[in-house]
Amino acid sequence: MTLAIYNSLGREKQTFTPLHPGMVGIYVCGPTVYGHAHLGHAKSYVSFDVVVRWLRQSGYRVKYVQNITDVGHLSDDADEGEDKIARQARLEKTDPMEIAQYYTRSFYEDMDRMGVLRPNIAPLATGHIPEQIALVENLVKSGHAYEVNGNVYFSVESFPGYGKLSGRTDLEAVQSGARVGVRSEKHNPSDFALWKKAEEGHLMQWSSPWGMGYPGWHLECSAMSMKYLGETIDIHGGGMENRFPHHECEIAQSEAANGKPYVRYWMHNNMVTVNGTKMGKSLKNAVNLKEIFTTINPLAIRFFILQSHYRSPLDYSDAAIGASTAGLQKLRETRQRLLEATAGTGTLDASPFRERFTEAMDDDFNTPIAIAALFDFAKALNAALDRPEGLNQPALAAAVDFFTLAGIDVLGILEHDSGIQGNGAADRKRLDGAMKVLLELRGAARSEKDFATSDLIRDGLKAAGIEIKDTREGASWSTVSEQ
RNA sequence: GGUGAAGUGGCCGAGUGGCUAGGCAGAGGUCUGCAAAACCUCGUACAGCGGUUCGAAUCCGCUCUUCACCUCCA
Repeated sequence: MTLAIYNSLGREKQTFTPLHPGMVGIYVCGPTVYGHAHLGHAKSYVSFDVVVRWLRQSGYRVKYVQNITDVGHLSDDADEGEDKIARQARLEKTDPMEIAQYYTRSFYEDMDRMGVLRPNIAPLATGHIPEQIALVENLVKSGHAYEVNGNVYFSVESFPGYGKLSGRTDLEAVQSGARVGVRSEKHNPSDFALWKKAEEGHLMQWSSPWGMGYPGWHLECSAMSMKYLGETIDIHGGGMENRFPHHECEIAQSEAANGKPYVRYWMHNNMVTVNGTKMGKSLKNAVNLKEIFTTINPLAIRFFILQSHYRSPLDYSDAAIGASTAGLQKLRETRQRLLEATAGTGTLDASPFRERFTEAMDDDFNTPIAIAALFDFAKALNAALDRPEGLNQPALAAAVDFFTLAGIDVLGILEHDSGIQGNGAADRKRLDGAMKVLLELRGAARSEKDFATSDLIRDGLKAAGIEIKDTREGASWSTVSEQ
């Protein structure tokens, strides 16, 4: 069983072999923190969360670096306009640092709710200005960059590999179709800024060999990945829209500076669309996660995302989310039933399902197929539990193992505690006791065919958010999960 | 104009040269006092037109349509 990853550089599935045996260094472009996270962020970070989880599950020691961009993006075009974070600060009548920190916390809050594990290192762009300046100095010294009026540009001509990731090797063509006007001080229209001179009143600026200024957008990822993961990293991930220019420029900077391959495997996740068009912060159709979470369980969003492949576009609609929520509920209930089952004599072999799950994950993280394997297993499991002989102890244990591996550890769509959330064990114990009494009363009423009373109990509990099911082994109860 | 991706049954969404994707919704059935849940059965879909092939939804060509990137964006 070998892991295959689709490498955007070369556009083919390749067998994964890390640079250092047993260890994987992965860098994923993090968010620019000037607004709340939306569904697009969710797709990207849930996808790479599963990538990291699967690598760990496969036995690798994974070092996962995901930056926070808290400086440097401009709002209008390539070289003009206001820094987005500074603009947001102006709108909210505060300063950039507060904006960046507020939305950083908001970002992690949303990711936490979707079960996205925190990266090992989450470096800030503003915390790595010296490293970025050093990289620029290196590039100037080696002739790959030049300074004009306090701005430093990367000379694309000096790096023959420019365009290998995006396929944009014809610089004339790139230029002629570009929507941005050309800045005359560049030697070549395709050259990109490494360091920018701070205009009058620019809020975030630092001193550098070229005067007061701030780093260009592409610089931070190169500088920080180099610092924490070395000159060559195993996997670099990010959204597809960043292939060009961002990732292309990262390659140019890093490889020109180090003379070594920058990234071994490039992974790009596809976009989320709403009614067929891309959702984005700059467009006004972004679906804010905090808003979604008021009506949809965060893990249902996670499940919805993982039901499609990370390289496929995902179209958001209420109907699709609803279908996913129902599907996830089914898996939850099956697992709950499994946990409550008592040992019988029947058997069920989980290994074929487990193998199918593993094969799917090893095939470029094919979560839709992995989920299908889990559903098929749930069906077989339910059928087995429906039989009078039930399942014996080893079969039950193997089933619990598989649910834990697939549903909790790797996909992260199920939780260890699928019962009452947020309450202490003592509360849970009290509720268990009370429910036991109620179920006994109802059972007594039913045996006397006093269905009015038994239905009164059932309906009343349902209104209170607790559902009773009469199974072969007697009545069971569960809380209705919040939708 | 250039660079890529894609069009699958009511909806979402995998996949592949011949062998069941899966989920949701729907129909019938089993079980049940009823219900819920669960289980069983039921859909013969791959944009259109040509071509290659014993055989294509899967390969090739053309056409149509959609999406993304070439400003910032996960």
